[in-house]
Amino acid sequence: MKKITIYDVAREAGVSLATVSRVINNSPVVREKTKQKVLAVIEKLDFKPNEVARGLATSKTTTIAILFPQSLFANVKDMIGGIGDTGRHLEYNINMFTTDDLGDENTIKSVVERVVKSRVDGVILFNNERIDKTLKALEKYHLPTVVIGKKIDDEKIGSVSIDVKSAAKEIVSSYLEKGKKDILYVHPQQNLVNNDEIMEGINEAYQAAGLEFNAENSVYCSTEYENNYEQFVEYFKTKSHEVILCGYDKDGVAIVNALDDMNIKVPEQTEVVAMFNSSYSIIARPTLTSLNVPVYDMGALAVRLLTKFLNNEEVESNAIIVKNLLIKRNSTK
Amino acid sequence: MKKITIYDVAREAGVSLATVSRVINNSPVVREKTKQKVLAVIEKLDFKPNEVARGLATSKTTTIAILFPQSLFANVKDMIGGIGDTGRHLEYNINMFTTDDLGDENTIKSVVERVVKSRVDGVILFNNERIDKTLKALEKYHLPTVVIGKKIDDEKIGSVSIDVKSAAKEIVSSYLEKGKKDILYVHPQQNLVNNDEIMEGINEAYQAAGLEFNAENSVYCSTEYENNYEQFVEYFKTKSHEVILCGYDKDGVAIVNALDDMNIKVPEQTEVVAMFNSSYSIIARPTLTSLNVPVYDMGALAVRLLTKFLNNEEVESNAIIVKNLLIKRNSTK
DNA sequence: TTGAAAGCGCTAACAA
DNA sequence: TTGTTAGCGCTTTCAA
Repeated sequence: MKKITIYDVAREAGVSLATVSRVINNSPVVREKTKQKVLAVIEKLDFKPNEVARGLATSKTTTIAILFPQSLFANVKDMIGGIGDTGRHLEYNINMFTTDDLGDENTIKSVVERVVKSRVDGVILFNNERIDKTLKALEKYHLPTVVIGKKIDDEKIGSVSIDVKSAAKEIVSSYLEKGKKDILYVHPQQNLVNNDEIMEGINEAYQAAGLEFNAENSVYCSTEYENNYEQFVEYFKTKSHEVILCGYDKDGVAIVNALDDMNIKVPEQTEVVAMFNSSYSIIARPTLTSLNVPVYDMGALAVRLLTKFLNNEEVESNAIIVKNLLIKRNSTK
Repeated sequence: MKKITIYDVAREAGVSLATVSRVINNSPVVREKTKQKVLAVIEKLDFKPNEVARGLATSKTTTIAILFPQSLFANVKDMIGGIGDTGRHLEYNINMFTTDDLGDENTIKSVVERVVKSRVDGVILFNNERIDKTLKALEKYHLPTVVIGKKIDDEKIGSVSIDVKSAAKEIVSSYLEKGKKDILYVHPQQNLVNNDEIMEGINEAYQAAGLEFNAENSVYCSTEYENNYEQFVEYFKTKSHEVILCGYDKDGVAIVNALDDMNIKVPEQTEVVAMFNSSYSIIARPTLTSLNVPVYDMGALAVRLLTKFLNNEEVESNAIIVKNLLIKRNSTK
């Protein structure tokens, strides 16, 4: 089957290819009658303009890349809904680039290389441990960039993030006020909610109360539920806390399940506050009090911001902070 | 910043652009010394070949599209790991096309249109209620196609699926043999495990035992945990079953949680068997006996099969059936 | 309002 | 082993 090109349409419609080009690009100059004639031929021949050729001619691909390490996918997925919808509505294609998790610098270099070769118009990154290196590797190609999950202070780079520092500070402060000072923080493996900022918030809350956060009250966990569950069953054999704050609600499920097995009552003996408020929070027994993060919106906003960069539209701020909200459920009093 | 092109490299290296082209395409004919000289210049100028131009020249984009309705994302995500990794290793880009969930035929037409315009080399579809319409809309463009989640009997279309019919038949038969005849089947909203095939398997198992499956013992559920949970709490007020089989383990969690609230003991009074064996199965209390589906592999195999089509490599079969395995946990005796 | 023609950055005969 | 040249299918001046 021969592919229909703009020439075929031009010949069939008895006009020049420039006119066909104008029609498919909605140019206002073409006479209505000509336009209808051309459109009829396009319909008849089922002509689909070749975006590759257009891309070469215009130096634009109307494609944006999303870029993340494979291991982050479980968290990134929540944003993809918003990215997909918004991309579609604004008529951008979405190109997914993932990096291996072996994760030496080489993979960053190679994925950046693939992104550059593909000539996408812009890129969306997700915060992770190697975000700075990735930004650095991308820098010289002057690709419009938006980062999700971390506030970036650079007028050339956009970002969509949550003020987890304030959120963490508020949560911790409210417990300190109630006299609950033994708070454990469980670091998530992923970094879409920025770990460092959470730690800052916790520290500030303690300082504001004239106390100091005990570094031992901060533990790390893995991305695997099973590992975490076992880790916490072991942990609770010897330790207990009044309050546990965790960065990702899937980890929170491991925590409440482990607490249950150790016969520590939630929320009576230990209160658990999670973040992210995904479906894991409502599946858990008891259901988890959880910081809601508007994941869909973050994806949508990132695409919107990026396309504003691409169209040189004015932006109010290139560091968007989205609202979060603590949703109380049964894992806290 | 001016973009470096193949001309710049050619001039700087003192060769023709054809030679540069040969070098970047690893042509064996170019003399080693020339090759090194060119590579040095490429490195020096940080030249990244424009894939758009190459795509236009070769009529190939080395890009494959993945195509699914937004609502299916929660299920598709499990396959994307394998797709991303395999695509990267085989040097294909992955373009993600989603359809709106409003879902009239128009959205199928428009997404197919976007796929065709983008000139991807091939497409991977995920089984859903409108898969047949989508395949039909795609047909005339002769795009190499692989479907995940449903066996397709068409020599032009590849597929990667699970034999859920046999799996369901086996599970149900084993309960019937034990004298447990009151089995409820909960239809998942998603169709990656093919609902129709599961029903066939169930019916065959009953027939083989000289019985008939009661159509009332088949209920539907939604994609939302909360809806399902409420639906089953209500359901179990008046009904109970010896065994519940459900198509997706997230729904299984809603079921065991609802059973727990209604004081129906699992597995003593009711046994629950789920499918998909995602992390929801191990998070549930009790943990769910679940049919493991090799989701990562399905994604990987789909890409591999598709690239074989693209390279005219020989394929053993274009309808790949992957193995499944029932993993016993605490929701069954 | 339309057409002619150059150009986007490559690949792939074909010739040398 | 290398170079010349004609496309690939569009967009976009410029001229008419």
